[in-house]
Amino acid sequence: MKTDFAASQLEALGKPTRLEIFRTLIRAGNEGLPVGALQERLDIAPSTLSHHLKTLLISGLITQERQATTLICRANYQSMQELIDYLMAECCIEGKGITEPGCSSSRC
Amino acid sequence: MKTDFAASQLEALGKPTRLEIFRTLIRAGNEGLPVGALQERLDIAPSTLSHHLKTLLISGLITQERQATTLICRANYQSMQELIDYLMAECCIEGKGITEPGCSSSRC
DNA sequence: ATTATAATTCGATAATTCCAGAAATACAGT
DNA sequence: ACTGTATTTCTGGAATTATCGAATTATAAT
Repeated sequence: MKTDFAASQLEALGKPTRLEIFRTLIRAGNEGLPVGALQERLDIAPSTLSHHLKTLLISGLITQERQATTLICRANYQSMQELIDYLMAECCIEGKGITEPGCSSSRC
Repeated sequence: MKTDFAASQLEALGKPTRLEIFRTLIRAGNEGLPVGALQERLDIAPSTLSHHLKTLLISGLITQERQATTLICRANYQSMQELIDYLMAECCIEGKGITEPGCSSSRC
C-alpha cells in the first residue's frame, strides 16, 4: 500500500463527523444504511453529509449501491483491514529482536 | 474512547509526511530514534519536522525522552492498538447476526 | 564564560479544508 | 408530463494547516 493512499484514508477518518459516519456504517454491518438514514441519525446538513460520504467513497473506505432513489452506504471492511495491516506491517523491523512491550503485531 | 480523541489521532496520521514519520518510528521499535536521525532520513526541514512531531506527541501516538541534547522519539504501541480497537469495537453490532464478509473483527 | 550541537519557536505565506444554503439532478410513481 | 423524494453539485467565506527560513532556547563539554 502506498503512503499517500493510506494517509488519505486516515485523513478521511480524521474528522469527528466522518469518523461517526464511518463507525455508524461499521455498526450497521452488511445491510448498510441509506444516506437519508445517516442524515437523520447524525443530524448533518444533507450537502455536508454528501461531501463527507464522497470523501469516504473516494478513499475506498465505504461503498455505495443504488436502490431506486435511495443510496445504500456500507463500510468496506476489507479496505479497513488492509489499512490497519499497513500501519503495523513493518513493526519493529529495525529493532534488536527483543519483544516490544505494548506492540501487538504478530511480528513482535 | 471518545470520538474526538480518536479522530485527532487519525488526523495526525492522515498526512503523508506525518504517516512516514510515524511508520519510521514503528519500524524503529523501542530503541526509538532521535529527532535529528528522523530529519536526516526523511529530509524534512527541522522546523517542519518539529511541528509534525508535536502534533503526533499531543495526539499521544508517540513519546519523547530527553537524553542530554538529543530527544529520542518512540511510537506509542499501546495507543496505536487502542485506536485500532476503537475502529472495530462495535463492528456489525446492528447486523442480523450473519457473518460479515471481509470483516475480520473477532465479533464477526 | 564560551562554544557547539540539538531542537523548538516565531513569523509569514500559500494552500487546503470545513461547512451550509441554494440550485440542480436522478429516479419512481401517478 | 408532473410531482415528490433523495441526493449531489455549485459557490464562497471562514478557519485551519503545511511549510520554510531565521532567530531562539536547552543542554553539555571545554
